[in-house]
Amino acid sequence: MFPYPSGRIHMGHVRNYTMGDVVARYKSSAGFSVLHPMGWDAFGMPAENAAMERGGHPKTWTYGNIADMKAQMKPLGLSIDWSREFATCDPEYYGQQQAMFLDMLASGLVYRKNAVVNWDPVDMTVLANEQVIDGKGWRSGAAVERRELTQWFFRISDYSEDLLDALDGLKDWPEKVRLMQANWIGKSRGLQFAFDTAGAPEGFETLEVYTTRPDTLLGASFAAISPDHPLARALETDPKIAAFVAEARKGGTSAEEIETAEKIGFDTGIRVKHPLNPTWELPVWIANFILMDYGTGAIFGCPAHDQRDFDFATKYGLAIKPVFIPEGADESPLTEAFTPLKSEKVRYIRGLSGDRVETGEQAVAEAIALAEAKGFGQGVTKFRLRDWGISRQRYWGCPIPVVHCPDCGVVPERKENLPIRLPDDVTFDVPGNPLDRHPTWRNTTCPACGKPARRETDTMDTFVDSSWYYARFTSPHAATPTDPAEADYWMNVDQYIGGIEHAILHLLYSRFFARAMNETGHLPAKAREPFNALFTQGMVTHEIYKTTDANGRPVYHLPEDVDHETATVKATGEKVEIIPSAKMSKSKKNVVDPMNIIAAFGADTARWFVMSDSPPERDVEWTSAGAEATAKHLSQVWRIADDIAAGDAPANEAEDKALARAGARAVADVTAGIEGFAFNKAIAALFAFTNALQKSQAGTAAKRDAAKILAQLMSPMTPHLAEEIWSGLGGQGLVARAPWPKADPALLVDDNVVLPIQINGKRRAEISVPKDMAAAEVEKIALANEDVLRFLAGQPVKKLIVVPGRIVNVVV
RNA sequence: GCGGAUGUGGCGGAAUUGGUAGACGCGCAGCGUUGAGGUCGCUGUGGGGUAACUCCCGUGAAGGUUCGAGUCCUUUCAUCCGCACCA
Repeated sequence: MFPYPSGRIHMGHVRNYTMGDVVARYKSSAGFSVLHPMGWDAFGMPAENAAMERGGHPKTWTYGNIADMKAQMKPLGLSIDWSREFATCDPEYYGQQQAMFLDMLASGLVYRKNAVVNWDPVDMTVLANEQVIDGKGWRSGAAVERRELTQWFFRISDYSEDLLDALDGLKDWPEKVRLMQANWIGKSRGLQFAFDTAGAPEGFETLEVYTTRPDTLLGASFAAISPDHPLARALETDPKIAAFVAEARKGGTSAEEIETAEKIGFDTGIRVKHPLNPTWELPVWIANFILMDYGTGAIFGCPAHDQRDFDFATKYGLAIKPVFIPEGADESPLTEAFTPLKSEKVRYIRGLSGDRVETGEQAVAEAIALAEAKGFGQGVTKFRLRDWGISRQRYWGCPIPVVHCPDCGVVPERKENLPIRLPDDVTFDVPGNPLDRHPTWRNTTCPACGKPARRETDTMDTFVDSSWYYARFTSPHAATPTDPAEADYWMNVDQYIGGIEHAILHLLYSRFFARAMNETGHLPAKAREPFNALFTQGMVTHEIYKTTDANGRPVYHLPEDVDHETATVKATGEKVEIIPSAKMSKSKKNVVDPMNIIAAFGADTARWFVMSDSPPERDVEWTSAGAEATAKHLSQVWRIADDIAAGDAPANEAEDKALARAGARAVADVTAGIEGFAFNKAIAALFAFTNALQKSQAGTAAKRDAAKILAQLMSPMTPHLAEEIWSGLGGQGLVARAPWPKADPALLVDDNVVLPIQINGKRRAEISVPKDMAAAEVEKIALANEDVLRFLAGQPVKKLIVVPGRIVNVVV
């Protein structure tokens, strides 16, 4: 586990860590060596924000938070190996990260290029996407601009094909995560070709465009380039174009913002010649919705079959000519773009191969073949995945270990100088990167020529920190990034548990990093794909209690401040509006502090509750009623065990056997539940077993055995209670060390099964038959059944379906 | 805008993956225990109908495939999450 040290644990943590702990304890009982560590993803903006808002140093804030959170985790009873604990802001850790950066630089996995950032012109600082709200800086309120900076990049896009293909091998990853990653990598087959231009500045005689829909080439009505396209730059000498480009660069860099912003364009006056008909000229526009990072930063617009192009063409009065129409329809004016799936058959009326009905896929392949035959373009495979920009203009991160020398240029630091430590004497009273304005830190000497030089003042994206921590856990204090023998012994991660929010970025970056670490000698080849099994857990949610103040603004109330019987605020008696459950968040005050739950009910109640009811991949709703019910159940278990410990009932053969069967069933169901990450089902099985035990008339000896099995089966979820019960019943040693129970298969099978009998698909009767009775025999009994005869009322049976051990269906 | 998911009683959810819909828990109701309340124990609890009966309806909505659909297919509605500088 590798949380961000915010300072307080919340129910989401409790649920996440309990899941990990249940698996760790179960696997350990089942005889495995388990590495179950905890560390801290400790760099990042919140520490700097805290320093800006409340003073103090990010380091003090972060290590203080780590100590607080650790203290809150301890009472949860997690079986964590704290000897492996580390934080990414420990120089020992980030120094090794710098060493890897240098190895990756030497292997050509790192390079520099320009990239666009959110720039706040008032605070003179780079903003994260989350700091851009409605296109404005969150502190200054100034309109944000897109601006270019030289930044460091990892060549993750070189691995696009590998990262995509290897997804197929990740059998124990959720299908949806693999699909999301595949879409993110975004492999596409398309046509790249060059338009000949007319009226363009020197050096722009052609304009390269990339399209995944070359079949719509005859529906082209314009060409468009990104405001960041070199041609747009070249045209900025025209003040009107410069003004437009400045306008188009307004707003943030996030895909959502770019794609939902109002589409604006500017006709450059330049024309391009259609590759299939040089006399047909298309205007070249600069448009704000074209991304420089994808394809060539230039497109041809086919408004009939792309909604963005359609909106753009409608706004600027450009032609909208359909290339294909639905099969069996006639051409008619479009009110929106017609964009069927490429696998769907449509009728091409302006296709490159004449009038015919075919799928988009076929037409695209033909178009590429045609372009290649005519020599104006070639088929190209492109990926949506961009290289990973890691430069951050911030203090609280891992310094990038390079030096800028006036003579030698960009020079890597020497490994013996690592770690390049962050200076402690920094202030946050002025915007911008404290490293950049530090009086001395950036002054150094060039590792190559020894002359004065200056340090890189950018730090690394915190995603870098979290891309290899799992490897570091195998040897947390090694003098190299990893210890090969330890990495080889422990890797891969058998079970990774995280939130679905990590489905794409973190997990993709980690997969890339493991490959890069393998290539630089820090991980064995088997760990190139580092996580064997992935589980994405849901959130913990809670109802929201809202009132409205005199100005009509919402006021939120903590659950403990609300009287739930009357739905009023305890202090004022005001009626609250109850808003359905949502993710627990401080701003909505729908939070339950795990510390309060532990104080009121104990850690086992918190652990049991977050594992019960909801399947772990789904959200779980925290309710006070549920927490109380859990506490009641656990004390009932305690009472039952206590009674049994004091009992002396004689053996009762039938009852003893029935209880043993219930125990075997519970062992099988709980084991299957934990193995299958269905903790809610494991808990349901434990409820059922507890009820059976409570009602059982078995002798004390049999009950004692059953209660010990109950303690063992509960121990991964409620370790404290389980130990108490175990020792009260005379169990040897710790229940945590006892080997996991096995179910006797003979006790799991019932001799008789109840078969429902359907008549025309509706259940009308049931019969009890021996488990392996032959189908012909079952048929006879079924057809002789009174209820069946009554319903058949003499009608002839048309068909009889017998599914052995399941169901009988009589069709009349 | 693009991508991913979810939808079953009053509530959280289960359904061996196409074979008895509602396991288990909460809540609610009745009874018992108690001076009373709580705890605890027992019983009941999808909706409708009926004196009663496996009588009818029912898994967001509409259609379809099948002996049989919560599960598969098509269309549709609603809600939630991610979108590359939050972690």
